[in-house]
Amino acid sequence: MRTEPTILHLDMDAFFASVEQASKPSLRGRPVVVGGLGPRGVVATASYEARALGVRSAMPMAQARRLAPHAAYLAPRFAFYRTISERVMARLRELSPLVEPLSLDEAFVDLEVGAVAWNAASAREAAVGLRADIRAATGLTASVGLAASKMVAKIASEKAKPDGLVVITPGTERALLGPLSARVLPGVGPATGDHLRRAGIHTVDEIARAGEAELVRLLGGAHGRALFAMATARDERPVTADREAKSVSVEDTYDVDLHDRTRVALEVRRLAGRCVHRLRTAGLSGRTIVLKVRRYDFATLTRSETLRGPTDDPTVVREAAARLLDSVDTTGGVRLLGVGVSGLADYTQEDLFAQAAGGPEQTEDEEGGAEEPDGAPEPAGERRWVPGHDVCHAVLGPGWVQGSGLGRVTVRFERPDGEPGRVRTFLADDPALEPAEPLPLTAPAATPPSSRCSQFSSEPASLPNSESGSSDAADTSSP
DNA sequence: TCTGGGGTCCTTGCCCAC
DNA sequence: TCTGGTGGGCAAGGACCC
Repeated sequence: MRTEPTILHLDMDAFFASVEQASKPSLRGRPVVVGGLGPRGVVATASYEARALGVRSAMPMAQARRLAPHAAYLAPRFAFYRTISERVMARLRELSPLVEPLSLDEAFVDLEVGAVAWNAASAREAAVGLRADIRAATGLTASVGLAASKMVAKIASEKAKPDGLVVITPGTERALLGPLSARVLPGVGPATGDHLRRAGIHTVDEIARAGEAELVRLLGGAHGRALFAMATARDERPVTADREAKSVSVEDTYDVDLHDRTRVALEVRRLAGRCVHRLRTAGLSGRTIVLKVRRYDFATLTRSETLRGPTDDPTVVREAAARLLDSVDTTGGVRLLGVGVSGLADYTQEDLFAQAAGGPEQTEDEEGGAEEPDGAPEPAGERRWVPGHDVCHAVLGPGWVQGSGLGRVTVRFERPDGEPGRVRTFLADDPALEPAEPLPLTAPAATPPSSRCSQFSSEPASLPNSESGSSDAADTSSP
Protein backbone atom coordinates (compact mmCIF):
# COMPACT_ATOMS: atom_id res chain seq x y z
CA MET A 1 0.00 0.00 0.00
CA ARG A 2 1.54 3.31 -0.94
CA THR A 3 1.89 6.11 1.53
CA GLU A 4 1.34 9.10 -0.76
CA PRO A 5 -1.77 10.11 -2.74
CA THR A 6 -0.25 9.52 -6.17
CA ILE A 7 -3.09 7.64 -7.83
CA LEU A 8 -5.30 10.02 -9.78
CA HIS A 9 -8.86 9.40 -10.90
CA LEU A 10 -10.21 11.73 -13.56
CA ASP A 11 -13.91 12.04 -14.28
CA MET A 12 -15.26 14.42 -16.90
CA ASP A 13 -18.35 16.20 -15.52
CA ALA A 14 -21.63 15.05 -17.15
CA PHE A 15 -19.48 14.33 -20.18
CA PHE A 16 -21.94 13.75 -23.05
CA ALA A 17 -24.27 16.54 -21.91
CA SER A 18 -21.36 18.95 -21.34
CA VAL A 19 -20.05 18.27 -24.87
CA GLU A 20 -23.50 19.07 -26.23
CA GLN A 21 -23.70 22.30 -24.24
CA ALA A 22 -20.23 23.28 -25.42
CA SER A 23 -21.20 22.56 -29.04
CA LYS A 24 -24.56 24.30 -28.88
CA PRO A 25 -24.60 27.75 -27.25
CA SER A 26 -28.41 27.77 -27.04
CA LEU A 27 -28.25 24.83 -24.59
CA ARG A 28 -25.86 26.39 -22.08
CA GLY A 29 -27.44 26.76 -18.65
CA ARG A 30 -30.41 24.65 -19.76
CA PRO A 31 -31.35 21.06 -18.89
CA VAL A 32 -29.93 18.68 -21.50
CA VAL A 33 -30.57 14.94 -21.63
CA VAL A 34 -28.54 12.65 -23.90
CA GLY A 35 -29.72 9.12 -24.56
CA GLY A 36 -31.88 6.82 -26.66
CA LEU A 37 -34.80 8.76 -28.13
CA GLY A 38 -36.95 5.77 -29.07
CA PRO A 39 -39.88 4.55 -26.98
CA ARG A 40 -37.56 2.26 -25.02
CA GLY A 41 -34.60 4.61 -24.66
CA VAL A 42 -32.82 5.37 -21.40
CA VAL A 43 -30.79 8.37 -20.23
CA ALA A 44 -27.06 8.11 -20.89
CA THR A 45 -26.13 11.45 -19.30
CA ALA A 46 -28.08 14.38 -17.91
CA SER A 47 -26.65 17.88 -17.48
CA TYR A 48 -26.53 19.26 -13.95
CA GLU A 49 -29.54 21.45 -14.78
CA ALA A 50 -31.50 18.28 -15.69
CA ARG A 51 -30.23 16.46 -12.59
CA ALA A 52 -31.67 19.26 -10.48
CA LEU A 53 -35.06 18.24 -11.89
CA GLY A 54 -34.53 14.61 -10.85
CA VAL A 55 -33.24 13.17 -14.14
CA ARG A 56 -30.61 10.44 -13.61
CA SER A 57 -28.48 8.14 -15.75
CA ALA A 58 -30.15 4.85 -16.74
CA MET A 59 -33.61 6.30 -16.13
CA PRO A 60 -36.18 5.50 -18.84
CA MET A 61 -36.45 8.45 -21.23
CA ALA A 62 -40.23 8.53 -20.79
CA GLN A 63 -39.77 9.18 -17.08
CA ALA A 64 -37.14 11.86 -17.78
CA ARG A 65 -39.56 13.62 -20.14
CA ARG A 66 -42.18 13.71 -17.41
CA LEU A 67 -39.70 15.18 -14.91
CA ALA A 68 -38.13 17.64 -17.33
CA PRO A 69 -40.59 18.27 -20.16
CA HIS A 70 -38.71 21.37 -21.37
CA ALA A 71 -35.25 19.84 -21.44
CA ALA A 72 -33.40 19.30 -24.73
CA TYR A 73 -33.41 15.60 -25.64
CA LEU A 74 -30.51 14.61 -27.88
CA ALA A 75 -29.19 11.39 -29.42
CA PRO A 76 -25.57 10.67 -28.50
CA ARG A 77 -22.75 11.54 -30.95
CA PHE A 78 -20.37 8.79 -29.86
CA ALA A 79 -17.81 9.35 -32.60
CA PHE A 80 -17.43 12.98 -31.54
CA TYR A 81 -17.22 12.12 -27.84
CA ARG A 82 -14.49 9.63 -28.74
CA THR A 83 -12.35 12.27 -30.45
CA ILE A 84 -12.59 14.52 -27.39
CA SER A 85 -11.87 11.59 -25.09
CA GLU A 86 -8.75 10.77 -27.10
CA ARG A 87 -7.43 14.30 -26.55
CA VAL A 88 -8.03 14.00 -22.83
CA MET A 89 -6.38 10.58 -22.64
CA ALA A 90 -3.42 11.89 -24.62
CA ARG A 91 -2.97 14.63 -22.02
CA LEU A 92 -3.08 12.00 -19.26
CA ARG A 93 -0.36 10.01 -21.00
CA GLU A 94 1.88 13.07 -20.81
CA LEU A 95 1.71 12.62 -17.04
CA SER A 96 2.41 8.91 -16.95
CA PRO A 97 2.69 5.84 -19.16
CA LEU A 98 0.34 4.09 -16.75
CA VAL A 99 -3.10 5.35 -17.78
CA GLU A 100 -6.09 3.05 -17.38
CA PRO A 101 -9.16 4.32 -19.24
CA LEU A 102 -12.40 3.04 -17.73
CA SER A 103 -14.71 4.58 -20.30
CA LEU A 104 -14.77 7.60 -22.61
CA ASP A 105 -14.91 9.97 -19.64
CA GLU A 106 -12.95 8.29 -16.84
CA ALA A 107 -9.44 7.08 -16.23
CA PHE A 108 -6.91 6.23 -13.54
CA VAL A 109 -3.35 7.57 -13.76
CA ASP A 110 -0.36 6.38 -11.72
CA LEU A 111 1.50 9.65 -11.12
CA GLU A 112 4.34 7.99 -9.24
CA VAL A 113 5.29 5.80 -12.19
CA GLY A 114 5.14 8.90 -14.38
CA ALA A 115 7.56 10.57 -11.94
CA VAL A 116 5.46 13.73 -11.93
CA ALA A 117 4.41 13.30 -8.30
CA TRP A 118 5.95 11.78 -5.21
CA ASN A 119 3.87 13.37 -2.45
CA ALA A 120 0.61 15.20 -1.84
CA ALA A 121 1.93 18.61 -2.86
CA SER A 122 3.38 17.50 -6.20
CA ALA A 123 0.32 15.35 -6.93
CA ARG A 124 -1.98 18.30 -6.29
CA GLU A 125 0.15 20.49 -8.54
CA ALA A 126 -0.06 17.94 -11.35
CA ALA A 127 -3.83 17.67 -10.94
CA VAL A 128 -4.34 21.44 -10.99
CA GLY A 129 -2.34 21.70 -14.22
CA LEU A 130 -4.19 18.78 -15.74
CA ARG A 131 -7.61 20.27 -15.07
CA ALA A 132 -6.54 23.63 -16.51
CA ASP A 133 -5.11 21.95 -19.63
CA ILE A 134 -8.25 19.92 -20.23
CA ARG A 135 -10.33 23.04 -19.90
CA ALA A 136 -8.13 24.91 -22.36
CA ALA A 137 -8.05 22.05 -24.87
CA THR A 138 -11.71 21.09 -24.77
CA GLY A 139 -13.61 23.81 -22.93
CA LEU A 140 -14.92 21.12 -20.57
CA THR A 141 -14.55 20.66 -16.83
CA ALA A 142 -13.21 17.57 -15.11
CA SER A 143 -13.18 16.44 -11.51
CA VAL A 144 -10.13 14.80 -10.01
CA GLY A 145 -9.57 12.61 -6.97
CA LEU A 146 -6.13 11.84 -5.54
CA ALA A 147 -5.46 9.03 -3.10
CA ALA A 148 -3.17 6.14 -2.33
CA SER A 149 -5.49 3.58 -3.99
CA LYS A 150 -7.80 3.36 -6.98
CA MET A 151 -10.93 2.87 -4.92
CA VAL A 152 -10.35 5.90 -2.72
CA ALA A 153 -9.22 8.07 -5.65
CA LYS A 154 -12.50 7.28 -7.38
CA ILE A 155 -14.54 8.10 -4.30
CA ALA A 156 -12.54 11.33 -4.00
CA SER A 157 -13.34 12.41 -7.56
CA GLU A 158 -17.00 11.70 -6.85
CA LYS A 159 -16.78 14.06 -3.85
CA ALA A 160 -15.02 16.62 -6.03
CA LYS A 161 -17.85 16.83 -8.57
CA PRO A 162 -18.53 19.05 -10.31
CA ASP A 163 -15.36 20.78 -11.41
CA GLY A 164 -13.33 20.11 -8.26
CA LEU A 165 -10.24 18.46 -6.82
CA VAL A 166 -10.18 16.35 -3.65
CA VAL A 167 -7.08 14.81 -2.07
CA ILE A 168 -7.51 12.04 0.50
CA THR A 169 -4.54 11.87 2.86
CA PRO A 170 -3.33 8.28 3.33
CA GLY A 171 -4.24 7.06 6.80
CA THR A 172 -7.54 8.93 6.88
CA GLU A 173 -9.40 6.58 4.51
CA ARG A 174 -11.24 4.50 7.09
CA ALA A 175 -12.53 7.55 8.93
CA LEU A 176 -13.73 8.94 5.62
CA LEU A 177 -15.33 5.75 4.30
CA GLY A 178 -16.78 4.44 7.57
CA PRO A 179 -20.02 6.42 7.76
CA LEU A 180 -20.71 6.25 4.00
CA SER A 181 -23.36 3.96 2.53
CA ALA A 182 -22.19 0.48 1.56
CA ARG A 183 -23.25 1.41 -1.98
CA VAL A 184 -20.18 3.65 -2.45
CA LEU A 185 -17.91 0.59 -2.62
CA PRO A 186 -17.20 -0.83 -6.06
CA GLY A 187 -19.10 -4.05 -6.57
CA VAL A 188 -22.03 -3.09 -4.36
CA GLY A 189 -24.98 -2.57 -6.68
CA PRO A 190 -28.70 -2.88 -6.05
CA ALA A 191 -28.67 -6.64 -5.47
CA THR A 192 -25.67 -6.79 -3.13
CA GLY A 193 -26.91 -3.65 -1.40
CA ASP A 194 -30.24 -5.37 -0.68
CA HIS A 195 -28.47 -8.51 0.42
CA LEU A 196 -26.35 -6.57 2.90
CA ARG A 197 -29.30 -4.54 4.12
CA ARG A 198 -31.24 -7.70 4.89
CA ALA A 199 -28.28 -8.77 7.01
CA GLY A 200 -28.46 -5.44 8.87
CA ILE A 201 -25.43 -3.96 7.11
CA HIS A 202 -25.88 -0.43 5.79
CA THR A 203 -22.54 1.40 6.03
CA VAL A 204 -18.93 0.75 5.11
CA ASP A 205 -18.11 0.56 8.83
CA GLU A 206 -20.70 -2.16 9.31
CA ILE A 207 -19.18 -4.14 6.43
CA ALA A 208 -15.77 -3.91 8.10
CA ARG A 209 -17.20 -4.93 11.48
CA ALA A 210 -19.07 -7.89 9.97
CA GLY A 211 -15.73 -9.54 9.24
CA GLU A 212 -14.46 -11.39 6.23
CA ALA A 213 -15.92 -14.78 7.15
CA GLU A 214 -19.45 -13.40 7.45
CA LEU A 215 -19.14 -11.55 4.13
CA VAL A 216 -17.90 -14.69 2.39
CA ARG A 217 -20.85 -16.57 3.85
CA LEU A 218 -23.26 -13.88 2.61
CA LEU A 219 -21.80 -13.11 -0.80
CA GLY A 220 -19.48 -15.93 -1.80
CA GLY A 221 -15.70 -16.19 -1.77
CA ALA A 222 -14.40 -13.72 -4.30
CA HIS A 223 -17.00 -11.06 -3.70
CA GLY A 224 -16.93 -11.34 0.09
CA ARG A 225 -13.15 -11.13 0.37
CA ALA A 226 -12.95 -8.23 -2.11
CA LEU A 227 -15.64 -6.29 -0.28
CA PHE A 228 -14.00 -6.77 3.12
CA ALA A 229 -10.71 -5.51 1.71
CA MET A 230 -12.39 -2.44 0.22
CA ALA A 231 -14.31 -1.67 3.40
CA THR A 232 -11.06 -1.74 5.38
CA ALA A 233 -9.46 0.57 2.79
CA ARG A 234 -7.15 -2.13 1.50
CA ASP A 235 -6.99 -1.86 -2.27
CA GLU A 236 -3.76 -2.98 -3.88
CA ARG A 237 -5.08 -3.10 -7.45
CA PRO A 238 -2.44 -1.55 -9.71
CA VAL A 239 -3.22 0.93 -12.46
CA THR A 240 -3.13 -1.21 -15.61
CA ALA A 241 -2.66 0.19 -19.09
CA ASP A 242 -3.68 -1.62 -22.28
CA ARG A 243 -6.20 -4.08 -21.01
CA GLU A 244 -7.20 -6.47 -23.76
CA ALA A 245 -10.82 -6.97 -24.78
CA LYS A 246 -12.31 -10.32 -23.80
CA SER A 247 -15.48 -10.22 -25.86
CA VAL A 248 -17.16 -8.32 -28.65
CA SER A 249 -20.93 -8.07 -28.92
CA VAL A 250 -23.75 -6.14 -30.52
CA GLU A 251 -27.35 -5.98 -29.43
CA ASP A 252 -30.51 -4.16 -30.38
CA THR A 253 -33.65 -3.40 -28.44
CA TYR A 254 -36.66 -3.14 -30.73
CA ASP A 255 -39.25 -0.40 -30.41
CA VAL A 256 -41.96 -3.07 -30.44
CA ASP A 257 -41.54 -6.74 -29.53
CA LEU A 258 -40.80 -9.07 -32.45
CA HIS A 259 -43.22 -11.98 -32.75
CA ASP A 260 -42.51 -13.30 -36.23
CA ARG A 261 -39.95 -16.10 -35.99
CA THR A 262 -38.69 -15.39 -39.52
CA ARG A 263 -38.05 -11.77 -38.61
CA VAL A 264 -36.26 -12.83 -35.42
CA ALA A 265 -34.02 -15.16 -37.44
CA LEU A 266 -33.29 -12.34 -39.91
CA GLU A 267 -32.34 -9.97 -37.11
CA VAL A 268 -30.01 -12.57 -35.60
CA ARG A 269 -28.31 -12.87 -39.02
CA ARG A 270 -27.88 -9.10 -39.22
CA LEU A 271 -26.50 -8.87 -35.69
CA ALA A 272 -24.06 -11.71 -36.40
CA GLY A 273 -22.87 -9.79 -39.46
CA ARG A 274 -22.39 -6.59 -37.45
CA CYS A 275 -20.59 -8.46 -34.70
CA VAL A 276 -18.15 -10.03 -37.17
CA HIS A 277 -17.56 -6.64 -38.74
CA ARG A 278 -16.59 -5.25 -35.32
CA LEU A 279 -14.44 -8.29 -34.65
CA ARG A 280 -12.57 -7.94 -37.94
CA THR A 281 -12.14 -4.20 -37.52
CA ALA A 282 -10.37 -4.96 -34.25
CA GLY A 283 -8.24 -7.63 -35.95
CA LEU A 284 -9.69 -10.35 -33.73
CA SER A 285 -11.42 -13.69 -33.94
CA GLY A 286 -13.23 -15.70 -31.31
CA ARG A 287 -14.15 -19.20 -30.35
CA THR A 288 -17.39 -18.90 -28.39
CA ILE A 289 -20.54 -17.55 -30.04
CA VAL A 290 -23.18 -16.18 -27.67
CA LEU A 291 -26.81 -15.46 -28.49
CA LYS A 292 -28.74 -13.20 -26.13
CA VAL A 293 -32.52 -12.99 -26.12
CA ARG A 294 -34.57 -10.72 -23.88
CA ARG A 295 -38.17 -11.78 -23.95
CA TYR A 296 -41.32 -9.68 -23.79
CA ASP A 297 -41.35 -10.03 -19.97
CA PHE A 298 -37.72 -8.83 -19.69
CA ALA A 299 -36.48 -12.34 -18.88
CA THR A 300 -33.00 -12.61 -20.44
CA LEU A 301 -31.63 -15.87 -21.83
CA THR A 302 -28.19 -16.59 -23.23
CA ARG A 303 -27.14 -19.56 -25.30
CA SER A 304 -23.58 -20.21 -26.32
CA GLU A 305 -21.59 -22.57 -28.46
CA THR A 306 -17.84 -23.08 -28.41
CA LEU A 307 -16.17 -23.91 -31.70
CA ARG A 308 -13.03 -26.00 -32.14
CA GLY A 309 -11.02 -22.91 -33.01
CA PRO A 310 -11.40 -19.14 -33.25
CA THR A 311 -13.14 -17.69 -36.29
CA ASP A 312 -13.98 -14.33 -37.84
CA ASP A 313 -15.95 -15.90 -40.69
CA PRO A 314 -19.40 -14.30 -40.95
CA THR A 315 -20.94 -17.50 -42.29
CA VAL A 316 -19.63 -19.55 -39.37
CA VAL A 317 -20.86 -17.01 -36.81
CA ARG A 318 -24.26 -16.63 -38.49
CA GLU A 319 -24.80 -20.36 -38.64
CA ALA A 320 -23.80 -20.84 -35.01
CA ALA A 321 -26.13 -18.01 -33.95
CA ALA A 322 -28.96 -19.56 -35.97
CA ARG A 323 -28.38 -22.93 -34.28
CA LEU A 324 -28.48 -21.25 -30.88
CA LEU A 325 -31.73 -19.50 -31.79
CA ASP A 326 -33.28 -22.90 -32.55
CA SER A 327 -32.97 -23.76 -28.86
CA VAL A 328 -34.84 -20.66 -27.66
CA ASP A 329 -38.59 -20.33 -27.32
CA THR A 330 -39.58 -16.88 -28.60
CA THR A 331 -43.33 -17.22 -28.38
CA GLY A 332 -44.73 -14.19 -26.62
CA GLY A 333 -42.27 -11.92 -28.39
CA VAL A 334 -38.72 -10.66 -27.94
CA ARG A 335 -37.66 -7.09 -27.10
CA LEU A 336 -33.89 -7.50 -27.49
CA LEU A 337 -31.55 -9.68 -29.51
CA GLY A 338 -27.78 -9.78 -29.26
CA VAL A 339 -24.87 -11.70 -30.75
CA GLY A 340 -21.44 -11.80 -29.16
CA VAL A 341 -18.12 -13.54 -29.55
CA SER A 342 -15.75 -14.35 -26.70
CA GLY A 343 -12.67 -16.48 -26.25
CA LEU A 344 -10.85 -13.93 -28.40
CA ALA A 345 -7.62 -14.50 -30.27
CA ASP A 346 -5.71 -12.51 -32.86
CA TYR A 347 -5.62 -15.36 -35.35
CA THR A 348 -8.28 -17.72 -36.76
CA GLN A 349 -8.56 -21.44 -37.27
CA GLU A 350 -9.13 -20.66 -40.95
CA ASP A 351 -5.80 -18.84 -40.99
CA LEU A 352 -4.11 -22.01 -39.87
CA PHE A 353 -5.85 -24.04 -42.58
CA ALA A 354 -5.12 -21.31 -45.08
CA GLN A 355 -1.45 -21.42 -44.21
CA ALA A 356 -1.48 -25.12 -45.03
CA ALA A 357 -3.67 -24.79 -48.14
CA GLY A 358 -1.96 -21.74 -49.54
CA GLY A 359 -4.34 -18.83 -49.05
CA PRO A 360 -7.62 -17.75 -47.49
CA GLU A 361 -10.83 -18.35 -49.34
CA GLN A 362 -13.17 -15.41 -49.73
CA THR A 363 -16.34 -16.12 -47.84
CA GLU A 364 -19.76 -14.90 -48.85
CA ASP A 365 -20.88 -11.35 -48.29
CA GLU A 366 -20.30 -9.86 -44.90
CA GLU A 367 -23.58 -8.35 -44.07
CA GLY A 368 -23.38 -5.54 -41.62
CA GLY A 369 -19.92 -4.80 -42.91
CA ALA A 370 -20.74 -2.18 -45.47
CA GLU A 371 -24.03 -1.06 -44.04
CA GLU A 372 -24.58 0.89 -40.87
CA PRO A 373 -21.04 1.34 -39.64
CA ASP A 374 -22.37 3.15 -36.62
CA GLY A 375 -25.27 0.82 -36.08
CA ALA A 376 -27.96 2.87 -37.74
CA PRO A 377 -29.43 1.43 -40.92
CA GLU A 378 -30.23 4.04 -43.52
CA PRO A 379 -33.59 3.27 -45.12
CA ALA A 380 -33.33 3.75 -48.87
CA GLY A 381 -34.96 6.88 -50.20
CA GLU A 382 -35.54 8.49 -46.81
CA ARG A 383 -33.18 10.64 -44.80
CA ARG A 384 -33.28 10.37 -41.03
CA TRP A 385 -32.62 13.57 -39.12
CA VAL A 386 -31.53 12.66 -35.62
CA PRO A 387 -32.03 15.29 -32.89
CA GLY A 388 -28.69 16.69 -31.79
CA HIS A 389 -26.78 15.59 -34.88
CA ASP A 390 -24.88 17.98 -37.10
CA VAL A 391 -26.06 19.27 -40.44
CA CYS A 392 -24.88 21.78 -42.98
CA HIS A 393 -27.12 24.01 -45.10
CA ALA A 394 -25.82 25.13 -48.48
CA VAL A 395 -26.58 28.77 -47.67
CA LEU A 396 -27.00 29.00 -43.91
CA GLY A 397 -24.00 26.93 -42.92
CA PRO A 398 -23.55 24.63 -39.95
CA GLY A 399 -26.32 23.76 -37.55
CA TRP A 400 -27.88 20.90 -35.68
CA VAL A 401 -31.15 19.05 -35.82
CA GLN A 402 -33.50 20.27 -33.14
CA GLY A 403 -36.39 18.05 -34.08
CA SER A 404 -38.00 16.27 -37.00
CA GLY A 405 -41.23 14.61 -38.03
CA LEU A 406 -44.19 14.92 -40.38
CA GLY A 407 -41.84 15.47 -43.31
CA ARG A 408 -40.14 18.47 -41.68
CA VAL A 409 -36.82 19.01 -39.96
CA THR A 410 -36.06 21.88 -37.60
CA VAL A 411 -32.47 23.10 -37.51
CA ARG A 412 -30.76 25.56 -35.20
CA PHE A 413 -27.92 27.43 -36.87
CA GLU A 414 -25.18 28.08 -34.37
CA ARG A 415 -21.57 27.12 -33.74
CA PRO A 416 -19.58 26.36 -30.61
CA ASP A 417 -17.74 29.69 -30.58
CA GLY A 418 -20.78 31.83 -31.38
CA GLU A 419 -23.98 33.15 -29.85
CA PRO A 420 -27.21 31.12 -29.60
CA GLY A 421 -28.49 30.83 -33.14
CA ARG A 422 -31.78 31.07 -34.99
CA VAL A 423 -34.09 28.17 -35.78
CA ARG A 424 -35.44 27.28 -39.22
CA THR A 425 -37.72 24.52 -40.44
CA PHE A 426 -37.22 22.76 -43.76
CA LEU A 427 -38.77 19.95 -45.71
CA ALA A 428 -37.07 16.73 -44.65
CA ASP A 429 -35.88 16.14 -48.22
CA ASP A 430 -34.59 19.68 -48.77
CA PRO A 431 -31.57 19.16 -51.04
CA ALA A 432 -29.76 22.13 -49.48
CA LEU A 433 -29.49 20.29 -46.19
CA GLU A 434 -26.87 17.61 -45.55
CA PRO A 435 -25.57 15.63 -42.60
CA ALA A 436 -22.23 17.07 -41.48
CA GLU A 437 -19.21 16.46 -39.27
CA PRO A 438 -19.19 18.13 -35.84
CA LEU A 439 -17.37 21.44 -35.51
CA PRO A 440 -14.47 21.44 -33.03
CA LEU A 441 -15.30 22.77 -29.56
CA THR A 442 -12.29 25.04 -29.42
CA ALA A 443 -10.65 26.68 -32.40
CA PRO A 444 -7.83 24.33 -33.46
CA ALA A 445 -4.48 26.06 -33.31
CA ALA A 446 -2.99 24.99 -36.62
CA THR A 447 -5.08 22.24 -38.15
CA PRO A 448 -7.74 23.35 -40.59
CA PRO A 449 -11.29 22.21 -39.81
CA SER A 450 -12.21 19.02 -41.61
CA SER A 451 -15.93 19.65 -41.55
CA ARG A 452 -17.90 19.73 -44.75
CA CYS A 453 -19.03 23.09 -43.41
CA SER A 454 -15.46 24.33 -43.21
CA GLN A 455 -16.12 26.94 -45.86
CA PHE A 456 -18.28 28.67 -43.28
CA SER A 457 -15.32 29.78 -41.28
CA SER A 458 -16.97 32.83 -39.73
CA GLU A 459 -20.49 33.52 -38.52
CA PRO A 460 -23.25 31.78 -40.44
CA ALA A 461 -24.89 33.79 -43.19
CA SER A 462 -27.71 36.03 -42.06
CA LEU A 463 -31.07 34.39 -42.33
CA PRO A 464 -33.12 35.42 -45.34
CA ASN A 465 -36.87 35.63 -44.99
CA SER A 466 -38.45 32.43 -46.08
CA GLU A 467 -41.91 31.05 -46.49
CA SER A 468 -40.81 27.78 -44.97
CA GLY A 469 -41.55 29.46 -41.67
CA SER A 470 -38.96 29.64 -38.98
CA SER A 471 -40.24 28.45 -35.66
CA ASP A 472 -38.65 29.50 -32.45
CA ALA A 473 -39.23 26.29 -30.60
CA ALA A 474 -37.31 26.65 -27.38
CA ASP A 475 -36.48 23.02 -27.02
CA THR A 476 -36.10 19.82 -28.91
CA SER A 477 -38.53 17.81 -26.89
CA SER A 478 -41.24 16.17 -28.88
CA PRO A 479 -44.55 15.05 -27.45
C1' DT B 1 -41.47 3.76 -14.04
C1' DC B 2 -40.60 0.16 -16.96
C1' DT B 3 -36.13 -0.58 -17.73
C1' DG B 4 -29.89 0.78 -23.60
C1' DG B 5 -25.54 -0.94 -25.08
C1' DG B 6 -21.09 -2.72 -24.39
C1' DG B 7 -18.48 -4.76 -21.49
C1' DT B 8 -16.25 -7.62 -17.03
C1' DC B 9 -16.25 -10.94 -13.41
C1' DC B 10 -18.19 -14.51 -10.48
C1' DT B 11 -20.99 -18.60 -9.23
C1' DT B 12 -23.23 -22.81 -10.04
C1' DG B 13 -24.00 -27.07 -12.18
C1' DC B 14 -22.83 -30.50 -15.44
C1' DC B 15 -19.78 -33.55 -17.90
C1' DC B 16 -15.58 -35.76 -18.56
C1' DA B 17 -10.94 -37.41 -17.70
C1' DC B 18 -7.76 -39.00 -14.56
C1' DT C 1 -14.50 -53.34 -12.27
C1' DC C 2 -16.54 -50.03 -9.44
C1' DT C 3 -16.41 -45.83 -6.68
C1' DG C 4 -14.98 -41.37 -5.12
C1' DG C 5 -12.40 -37.14 -5.34
C1' DT C 6 -10.63 -33.54 -8.05
C1' DG C 7 -9.92 -30.35 -11.58
C1' DG C 8 -10.77 -28.38 -16.15
C1' DG C 9 -13.87 -26.89 -19.75
C1' DC C 10 -18.20 -25.41 -20.82
C1' DA C 11 -22.89 -23.38 -20.39
C1' DA C 12 -26.05 -20.37 -18.23
C1' DG C 13 -27.26 -16.81 -15.34
C1' DG C 14 -26.56 -12.89 -12.22
C1' DA C 15 -24.48 -8.70 -10.70
C1' DC C 16 -22.04 -4.79 -11.64
C1' DC C 17 -19.88 -0.82 -14.14
C1' DC C 18 -20.01 3.37 -17.19
